[in-house]
Amino acid sequence: MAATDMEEIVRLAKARGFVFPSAEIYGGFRSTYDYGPLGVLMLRNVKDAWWRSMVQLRTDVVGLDAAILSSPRIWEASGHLANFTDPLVDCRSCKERWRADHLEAGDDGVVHCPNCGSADLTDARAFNLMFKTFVGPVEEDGNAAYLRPETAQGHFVNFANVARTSRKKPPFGIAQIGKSFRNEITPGNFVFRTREFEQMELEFFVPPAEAPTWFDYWVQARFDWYVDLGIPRDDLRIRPHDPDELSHYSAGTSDVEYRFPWGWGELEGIANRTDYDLKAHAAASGETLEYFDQASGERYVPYVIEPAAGATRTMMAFLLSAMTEDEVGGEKRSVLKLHPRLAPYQVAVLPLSKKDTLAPVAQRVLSLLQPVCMCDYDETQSIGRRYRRQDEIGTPLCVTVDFDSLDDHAVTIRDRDTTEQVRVPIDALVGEVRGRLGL
RNA sequence: GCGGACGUGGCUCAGUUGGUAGAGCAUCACCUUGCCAAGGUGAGGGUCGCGGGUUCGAAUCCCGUCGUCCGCUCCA
Repeated sequence: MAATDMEEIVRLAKARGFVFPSAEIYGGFRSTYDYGPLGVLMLRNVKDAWWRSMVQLRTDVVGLDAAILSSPRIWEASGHLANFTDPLVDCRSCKERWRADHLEAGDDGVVHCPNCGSADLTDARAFNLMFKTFVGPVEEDGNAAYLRPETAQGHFVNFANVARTSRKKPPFGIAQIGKSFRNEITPGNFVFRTREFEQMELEFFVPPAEAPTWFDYWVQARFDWYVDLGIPRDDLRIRPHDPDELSHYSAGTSDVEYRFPWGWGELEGIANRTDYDLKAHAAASGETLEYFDQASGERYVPYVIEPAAGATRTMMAFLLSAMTEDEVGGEKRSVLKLHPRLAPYQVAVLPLSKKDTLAPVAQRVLSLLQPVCMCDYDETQSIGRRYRRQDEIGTPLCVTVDFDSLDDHAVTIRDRDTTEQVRVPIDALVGEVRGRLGL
């Protein structure tokens, strides 16, 4: 793990079409990235893997896709308009910048720079991290709107609608994947912190007394998810927040952190948001946001356990963990050892020769596999070079059609991790591929 | 936003005291009957981040701007 890993991943991302800096032909646009042909596949796979574990494999979670453009009343009620700001001061002497709310006055009653001790500080300037825009043709405050800085408020304002229509009872959750926007003062570290980013958030509503138990459950479940998809346990840790770093809505937060090349960084935060949000929206809207338990006759506002993950930085962590180099026959090769569920392509179909005689068979093999998984097709240059290309982008399996295939109706499956090859009848190919991918 | 370094074809770089851009790799085409990249021949691709200034003339000098990297801050 070194800075070179970071350079290497940025290079790979751009060279192979995972991630491009946005607006490159205009000199770039800071903090925005575009996901290319391979990146969009992998990012989708990350989100699908999350959705699968959160929604598909459970009966106590349902999905939601709420609007990005949202009413200011939501953010007034949630506290983001008031609290989602960082008041900052600059030291005119040593040029360091500090959060005003982290500085304390000294014995003389004056605030000094913690670095150089100077009292020559600028006034605190508030940065609201929300992007503001206007709905309709006229820019006036009466029609202000905000791009959501988190998807979560969509879960809360739809709580009653979802609970009624899905007939779910606490403990139950609402899952949502989507873009959020924060006007970060300093984006950076590639796609780790960008102003436009994608979140995967679960809001899990529970009886208040069960909140601590569910909090522990979700911290462990989320940690395991990353491990199951290939991140080494040693490169992950759970870090509970100190009380003084908690968000305005949180009664307790633990982060799942990954060992990035520059140090530990957050992939996901699991927060106990208590009944803060539902109560805030109930008070602001005048709606009742409670659950009435018929069995016990109790009426209560559920507590919320929120595992909130960043999709794009999670994709980056998977890429970093997957990058390896090994040797075959004394030749170095770089291999992206991605979990089959995350790899952009699961299979590459490679006719040994570009000769016309192989094309019909290769096409038939391709059309057998395309309904099963994402397939690449490549008939240019030497077979060895094509294997290396697929290794570099993490394709788990290559299926090679050769001249023997014309007679024995079989093809060769070559494994990314072992480079071993096995001969498989075309009739049995789909089953064999499914089995090997474990999908 | 502040301080420091940087910005030449997709990538890595060369470009002499300012005279109007080169190489390797990559890509594409054809050849190679070929199973773990870097054989042969040929081709495409750069108004030197962008804008302005100095100059007869700038990739080379000056200013601005955009972007990248490092530090301050960040909490998906």
